[in-house]
Amino acid sequence: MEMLNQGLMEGLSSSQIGFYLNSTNLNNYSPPPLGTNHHHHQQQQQSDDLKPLNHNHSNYYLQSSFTLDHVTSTLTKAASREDDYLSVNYNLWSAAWGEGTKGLFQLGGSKRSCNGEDDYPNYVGVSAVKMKKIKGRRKVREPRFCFKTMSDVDVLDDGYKWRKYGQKVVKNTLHPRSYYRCTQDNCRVKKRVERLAEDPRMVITSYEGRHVHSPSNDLDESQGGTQPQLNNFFW
DNA sequence: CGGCTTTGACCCGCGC
DNA sequence: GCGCGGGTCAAAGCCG
Repeated sequence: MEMLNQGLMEGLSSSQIGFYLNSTNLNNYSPPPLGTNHHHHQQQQQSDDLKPLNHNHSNYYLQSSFTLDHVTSTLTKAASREDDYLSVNYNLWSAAWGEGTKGLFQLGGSKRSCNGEDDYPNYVGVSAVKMKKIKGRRKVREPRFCFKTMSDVDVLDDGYKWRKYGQKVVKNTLHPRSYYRCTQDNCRVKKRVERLAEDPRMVITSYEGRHVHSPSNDLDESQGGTQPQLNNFFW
């Protein structure tokens, strides 16, 4: 559980991370309590983690301390719900503030506002879950989300093993985009890594799909006949 | 030799 | 229909 935070959130403490969500078109989304399906996790808060910040603007924020897998599992559910019920595109942005940082970050669309002193110190943002409905047909799309991290390394350690299967230059960008697939057979999760054009210090990591297994840490604890932990890390 | 990356080709959806 | 942009394939290369 710790390695993720090491890889993704340098400068942030692993458990004390606050999020501020601003969803652009996420009008009717009422996220499930984060503690719902987390049997293994002890003492989750029930519904205080994610609640509307502003009903009119459909902003959501996550408060109190939680780890990234809380956020990502929530985003996964959100993505599924959007695909199943609403079928609208939406952007879901969030950002984290590190310790010692006063202001909240707020991301909406392309413009960014921040009432903190300086821009993203120890920035970690979760952003843009876009589910597209395919032409009338109710096609089940794999849940997707991505997040930004300020990082020197492109490929962040998320506990899973990936094999690169492609690289593309994206238009109007200096940096290429890399395509990865989960190496576990029967697992079709894909991952894209690229650098933000406007700010190459930021790495954008996108995930698509749901792992059917636990992270392939050597000697993980998932033995004992339990089902794969879907709320682990990202999926 | 096995697993992974590299890299041009191929493919496909979309806008004009 | 055509071309462009982006996603994937797969052969070849790299490395332990």
